[in-house]
Amino acid sequence: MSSAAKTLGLLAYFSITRPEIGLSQMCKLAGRDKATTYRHLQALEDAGFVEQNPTTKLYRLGPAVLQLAQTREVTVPRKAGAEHALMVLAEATGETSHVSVLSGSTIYALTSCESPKHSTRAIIDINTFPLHATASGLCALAFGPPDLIEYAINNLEAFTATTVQTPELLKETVDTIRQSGFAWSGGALEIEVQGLAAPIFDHTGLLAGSVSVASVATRFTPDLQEIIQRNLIIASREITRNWGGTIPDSLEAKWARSLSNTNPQLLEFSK
Amino acid sequence: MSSAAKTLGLLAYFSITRPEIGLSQMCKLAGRDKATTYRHLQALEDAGFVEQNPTTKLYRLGPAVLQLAQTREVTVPRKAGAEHALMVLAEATGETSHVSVLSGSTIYALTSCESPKHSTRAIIDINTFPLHATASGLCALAFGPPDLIEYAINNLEAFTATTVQTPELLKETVDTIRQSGFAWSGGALEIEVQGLAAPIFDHTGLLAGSVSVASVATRFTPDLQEIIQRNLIIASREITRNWGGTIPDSLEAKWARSLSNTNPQLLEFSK
DNA sequence: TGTTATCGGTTCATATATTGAACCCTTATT
DNA sequence: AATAAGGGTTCAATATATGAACCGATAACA
Repeated sequence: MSSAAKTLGLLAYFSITRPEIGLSQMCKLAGRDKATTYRHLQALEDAGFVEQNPTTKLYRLGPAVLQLAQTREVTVPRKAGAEHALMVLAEATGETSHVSVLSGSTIYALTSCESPKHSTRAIIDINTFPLHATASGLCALAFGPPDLIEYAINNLEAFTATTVQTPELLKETVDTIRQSGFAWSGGALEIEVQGLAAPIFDHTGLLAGSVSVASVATRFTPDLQEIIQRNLIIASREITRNWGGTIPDSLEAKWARSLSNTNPQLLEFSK
Repeated sequence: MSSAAKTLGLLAYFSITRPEIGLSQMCKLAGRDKATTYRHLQALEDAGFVEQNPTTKLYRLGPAVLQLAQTREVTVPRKAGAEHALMVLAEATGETSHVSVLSGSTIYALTSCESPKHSTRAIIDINTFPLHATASGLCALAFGPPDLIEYAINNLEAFTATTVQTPELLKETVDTIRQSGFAWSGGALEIEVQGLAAPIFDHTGLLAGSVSVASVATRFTPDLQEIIQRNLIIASREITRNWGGTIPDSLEAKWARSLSNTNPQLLEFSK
């Protein structure tokens, strides 16, 4: 592992629930020596990625990240192009909704929206979504680059008793998703949490990310599932358009087929 | 120089005007070997800080920076606390206004606001402000940590013919600023651009950043200067309050003295 | 008030990770 | 068909990262 990678890795320990970290705590978190960790933090500080709270000596994220984020969002305005659709999706389903982006072999959480409808909500407080254990991840496997599945097979971490554990079952699952046009994942990351996702495409015509809805097992009825699927289609279309892409006709056909047995004209109407 | 520092340094080459950079161009920009640069970019890509445009192979900033920025802004909500005051400042002066933050020995541009009043505007498209050649930088030297001036003296880069070049002149300039409560810099970074700045403080009681107005030489009359100064005071007070700090009484006194010869009651009124 | 533990920061010999010239492969240009 | 330019890779040479031990300050404690 390169020293640069280790240095960059330190940044991932900062979060909203843990916004400031001292040298000793960072050593424990990163599992590395104090001198090493100190030098890494120095490098980050020199570059403006962290700064020290002058009174407590604790480290926190620095101002440089704001500029990078600004540049990124101006260059690739993904977040802004997803927010409206995500709000509508959360509103229509009454469930927490997420948009994630695929970068390399990793699914990054981009933004999320909670619905106030229920007091029990599926809160996913992670930065990256495992490919094999989330609806968003499975969606990327089904509609994303073909080599992604190899990567996933080599990282089949077991989060719960129902997490997919064999390459065969993973491939089977992905095949089912390809046919239905929706990814489903139930209790594979956290027991009780049910996820449904649809792919998002950009101007390259390739998968750029996923939009998903996370619900809780106790209220995940067939009725709710259908509502979620219909609204995922709407959200996926809108975000895909905002990101400069188009939904492949073959996928639209799969969606139509998936929902045709219930109420086909609703689907057409929403197009 | 550590390899981590070199790696992090690559990120600074991305900007709104140069959002995507190929391997070769990055080598030229960074002045380093292709193999080295490639590995650095790989490390950044693994961490999600850059991603490759799949069609052109060009590198651009990745999604990880968005999450860091979100965490930073939740932790230290500087940007949100500056935006309103900045808009008012741009509106009142008819000039482009900036807020910058001091982190370590560097002044980072946080956010800016352009006024539509004039078609010629001072556009400052840089991420970090030189300490000795901008009003914001001089402001930090005058009201920030004492050791900053040593750092500035060792980095007296000459941008124009009028950039301060000697330690003596720099110290003299800083002294003047300390007495007036306002920093002024004319044509030191870019000829034609005139800047005026006031300090911002946070909850630690130390200087946290500067608020500044950039105008163009041709319309920088004494009248405009007074308008800018009055509105800088208002902006500095508001942002300082939002950042959890207070303006030192001694500074308020200096501001009052600086403007007393013209129209003292206006100052009191705006307090 | 003296003792101990914790924390941020520093040093230096050791050894490991970084470096860059040269190389390959593909694509675009002439 | 030859050439140039860009992305990506290899391997010996060596510059750079590492961590045990140490320092000084502060806070907890008896």
